[in-house]
Order: sequence, then C-alpha cells, then structure tokens
Amino acid sequence: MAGIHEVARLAGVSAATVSRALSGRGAVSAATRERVQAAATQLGYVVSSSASGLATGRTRNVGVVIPFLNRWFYSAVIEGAESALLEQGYDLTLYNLGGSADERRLVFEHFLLRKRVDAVIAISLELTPAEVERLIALDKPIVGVGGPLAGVRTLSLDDEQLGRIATEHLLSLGHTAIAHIGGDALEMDFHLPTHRRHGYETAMRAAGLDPAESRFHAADFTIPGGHRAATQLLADPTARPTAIFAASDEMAIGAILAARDLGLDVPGDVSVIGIDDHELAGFFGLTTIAQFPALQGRMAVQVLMDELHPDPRTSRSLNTELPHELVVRSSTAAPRG
Amino acid sequence: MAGIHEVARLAGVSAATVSRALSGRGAVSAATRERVQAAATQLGYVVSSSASGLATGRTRNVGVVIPFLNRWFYSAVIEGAESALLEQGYDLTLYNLGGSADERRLVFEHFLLRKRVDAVIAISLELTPAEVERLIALDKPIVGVGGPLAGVRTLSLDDEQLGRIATEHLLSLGHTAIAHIGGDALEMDFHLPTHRRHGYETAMRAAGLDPAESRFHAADFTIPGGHRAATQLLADPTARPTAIFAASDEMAIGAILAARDLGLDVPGDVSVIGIDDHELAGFFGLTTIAQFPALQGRMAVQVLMDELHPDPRTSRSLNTELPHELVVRSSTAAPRG
DNA sequence: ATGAAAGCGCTAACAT
DNA sequence: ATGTTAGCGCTTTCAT
Repeated sequence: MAGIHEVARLAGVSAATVSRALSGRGAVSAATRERVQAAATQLGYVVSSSASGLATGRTRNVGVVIPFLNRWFYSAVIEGAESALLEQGYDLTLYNLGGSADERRLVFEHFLLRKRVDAVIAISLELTPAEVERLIALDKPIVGVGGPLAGVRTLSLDDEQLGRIATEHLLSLGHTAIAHIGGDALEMDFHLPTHRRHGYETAMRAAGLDPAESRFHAADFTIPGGHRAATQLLADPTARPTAIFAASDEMAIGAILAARDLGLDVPGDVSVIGIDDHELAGFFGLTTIAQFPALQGRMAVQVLMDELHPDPRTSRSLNTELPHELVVRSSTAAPRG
Repeated sequence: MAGIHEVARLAGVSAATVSRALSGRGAVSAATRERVQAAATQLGYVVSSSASGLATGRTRNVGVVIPFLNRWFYSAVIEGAESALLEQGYDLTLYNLGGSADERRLVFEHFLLRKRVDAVIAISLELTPAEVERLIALDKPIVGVGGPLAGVRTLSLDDEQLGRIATEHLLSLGHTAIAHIGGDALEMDFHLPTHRRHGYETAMRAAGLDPAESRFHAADFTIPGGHRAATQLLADPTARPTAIFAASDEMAIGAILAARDLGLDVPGDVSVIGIDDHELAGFFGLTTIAQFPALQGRMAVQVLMDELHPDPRTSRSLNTELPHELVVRSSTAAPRG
C-alpha cells in the first residue's frame, strides 16, 4: 500500500510532481513522467480515492439508481453502463429502489448525499417531487434513461411510435383482429405502457379499425403475466384475435406459450409481436422491436461524461432519442385464409 | 452542502462533538446528541464519505465482483446483498468481470486498489492465482459466495449433494433411465457442474445403475442450451430416458420445452428436475432444488460485517454451508407403467 | 518544469 | 462529556 511520497522518493521528485505526472494535469517533462510512472508501477501505487476525492471534490464514481435489479432490461442497462464507466476510469455504485419505502427514502436522504458520487444515472424512474428536489440539490449531473425527469438530460424511446410500428407491422400483414397486452398503469413506472397503448390505438384507428376494450388486457410485464392475459384473449374461439401485440417481450413469450397451451399455432393461428429484443426472443422466434438496453447504458454514460467534462463544441440537447429496430422473426405472419 | 462546522456552530458545540454524536463513537450526553442531530437534520448535513474515509480508513462501501450481471442468479444475489448493505449503512460498488480480459485486469490492478471499498464480496468467481494475490494484498475482508476461494471465508452449496438429491428424487419415483444435462466444465466457473455430475453418478451407482456417457449432455446453463441438449437426449425413441436432471433451472426449462416440441408429455413421458428455483420454475411447474440467491447475498453481507466488526463470541468457521430445499412441483412423477 | 506549503472535511488521541 | 489539535493522502496554488 505505497503512498504518493514513496513513489516520489523512488522517482526522485516531489509528491506534487507525482500527482501531476499521474493525473496528466499540469506540466511535467516527458522524462520525469516516465520515471514517475515506472516508480508507481514498481510500487503498485494507485491513488487513494478518498484522499483524491477530498482534495478535488471529484470521486470518479457514478451512482446508478434503478427500480429493480432482477429484470432482464435493467441488468442489461447496468451492464452497458458499467462497462462504459470502467473505460472512463469510473466506478459504479448501485442503488436499488426495489426494497421497502424506507430503503428508498434512505437512498435519497442519506446515501446519495454523502458525496460518494460525481453524478447519477436514473434508470426508468418515476420520482416524487421531493426525490427530484433531492437530486437537484446534489448539484451534480443527472441523466435519466427512459424516465420523464424534468429538467435533467434524458434518453428516451418514443413509446407511442413503438406501439404504432408494432401494430402497423401486424396490420401490414393483413391482420385486423389485433389484441394488445399492455401494462397496468398503476403498477409500472411512468406512463410507458400507456404510451405504447396509445400508439396501438392510433394505428388501429388510422386503419379504420376499432381498438375495442375487449381486445385489451393488462399484465405485469412478466412471462406468467403475459400467459394469463393471452389465455383470456385467446380462450373464446368465436372472438379470437389473429394477432397480439404485447408491450414487452416477456409478455409476448407468455402469449406464445399460452397459444401453444391452447393448441394454437404461432403464427398460423395467431401472430405475436413484442418490444425489447429480450435475450430469449430469438429462441422463441419472436418478432419484436429491439431497444438495445446495453447501448442505452453506454449512451447514458456518454451523456454524463459530456456533462462532467463539457466540450463547448458539442451540442447538448436535453433529450436524446434512443434507437429501436423492428426485428422480424417467425412469430408473425399473414393471417390464415 | 453544509459541513460539520456549520452543524457544530448551530448546535453550539465543537466539530469533534458533532462527529461523536453522529457516529455514535465516543461519549456524548443525550441532550447534546439531540441538539446535534436536530442541527444536522435542519441543515441537511450528511458526512462526506471522502473526508470520513480519509480520516478513518473506512469507506462504508463494499465491492461486489461478479462474472456476469445478466443472469437471474447473479442479479438476485446482488439484490440481496444490496439490501443488506443498505441496512448497515454501506454502499455497493459493482465490478462486472463479464467484459473483455482487459477490463478484468483493470478491475484487479486498478479499480479495487484505490481504497474505495472496505471489503469485497466475490460471487461465483474462479480467480487466477495472480488475482487472488491482488485481493489478498488489499488486506481487506473478502467473502466468496459459491466459489472455491482459498484462504477466505466462503459460503457454498454442497453441489455434489445437490446432484445426489435431485437424482435420488427421480430414482425414488421409480426412474432408472435418467439422463443428465450438465455444464461444460471448460466454460463454467470452478467445477460446480462437475460436482453436480458426480452427485448424479454417485446416486446412480448406489442404485446399481450405470450413468452412461450417452445419457449425459453438456450445455451452457441457458434455456436454449437446455433445449438443444434435451432434444439430443430425447430424440431417439429407442433410447429415450424417462427422466432428466438438469444442473440448472434454465436448462431444465429448456428441456421441458424440448419435450413439448417432441410431442412428449411432462411428466407423463419424461420427468424433469432442475436446480435453482428460478423465478420461472413455478410457472413451468418445475420440480427443483431451491438455492435462495437473495438470501445468499444477505448471508455474504452478514459474514462480511462479522469480519469488519468482529464479535469475539461468534464462532467463525471458514466455510458456511448454504441452505437448499427440494421443491416438488408437477414436472416429476413416476414413469409410466 | 518542479517544489513547498496550505488545505480539502473529517476523526481520534489527548487534555481538561 | 467536551474541546483542542494533529493528521489522514492527496491536489493545487504560489513560488522559483
């Protein structure tokens, strides 16, 4: 556990010069820099984050706040963010809001305030006004991914457009009896499911079709939830839709399994489309709209780095549109007959 | 961003007293403590982790090192650890080794060394000797979950026993043609799959049965991998096993889906048992051996806290056995007459 | 280009 | 029980 002074002694310079040589800040001759670097390597010296953080006010650590961890989407975003942060020399400290309300309060009133992080990435969060206030009071860069955070830079999908694209894909195949499995607006964060549903309804109406209430079913974004919802939608043979648009791939997979359980062929009897490009989408042959969560994590870090080390030449729009892509596999086809 | 001195002034005491009152270390009269706490709350004061860390050498932060993030098991362990750490006032900084070899090297040679963490939890890691050395050189408590980390406190399952229990469950139902889907020893960390396979073989031999090579198939612990392996095992009707023991639930689910694709009934034609109690196990009616990953995360934190604040009365065994539990659902039954 | 010295905000030993 | 004081290890003026 060598300190800066030992490196200085070994390199025959002062601690100040070691600091400059290693951080790249301040002028150091090439020869000195090399000697210092050699000494640091030899001693296995790594700067203490506490000492450096205290002296500079910068910690080289980013807080990532998420509503759950145990969902494919969130871990993929974190994976992308972690890897991008590592490249920039930053650590990632994780705050999971999935626990009790008490835990949640503590995160905002204590953990995020102790100057451990230089910035925070908030993923898919619906924050209370008090929480937003806390974040703003931090006076640190914040970027929101997928959430409608007022006044901070965000990355988001146009969820209404996604709903439209998915529905239009089914319409273009000739489907007219199209059902939708959406989210329970009360359960999910911010109105993402609502937006997707609006997109579905808009596309239906534009095609002269009625997005009937009976063709909608809410679920919880999981495979079992999608299975239950699809079973309801498909159970009545006289009113069976020929296609289902599910607001997430997990629900869409549940729908595929439900169809199979009912003896229906996908896509022969019923087409299914989801949103996500979940890691299992390929396995189930699921047509979907990919949303690249790992890339979202990387992009969030990029925006953050831009806030942390502003480049005056860069334009900095408040919201960045995230990419998506229709991926057609084998779960959608023209309706029979 | 109030500092300790402002709190001291408002409470009419010295900074040292504020520190004592807020940290609980050192004697402070009840009245003073209350005044200090009120002042701190009023000013929204939270101790700076850098300053406190520099002064004490303790950061109240734990590093968690994992091989991947994007798997159900790991995110569940992290979730448990995060919540337990939060309760103890600790942050969790995440190091994902899933990226490039370069990233991995950086984690051990740079990130973990900068004194940002008081301790590390290593989950399911097979470390190189050099990496272990780095960890030891940190001179900080380390606890390993599920990995064979020499010289550090670990939590582990008896994987051979798990393999035996799963196989014995199938044997007790009357199965004799039992296949096994295990891991690829080269791909997976430490010989967990090998241990489970040994347990299977031991149980088979104890029942006077031959665990034939043709009844084994390696896979990658995923649903698609299990599907492929099971398809191979079940495809030949003349040599079809009546039961499959998969070393993970995801592979077991793949096997159930493969059986369905082949027109086989589960458990009528083939019984399937896994290990994990994956979140989807209930949905698929999968019989399994539960291993409670979130609890594992919590237990790891408990062991760590015991290392950080040793209680002389506690016995401290080097390895703690993790709990498991056979959960019988509908994917296993006696073989057809 | 380099060194000396002050100070980042807190804690802990010592003194009272 | 509380205050005073000396660091913790680094960075950053300010000199030279």
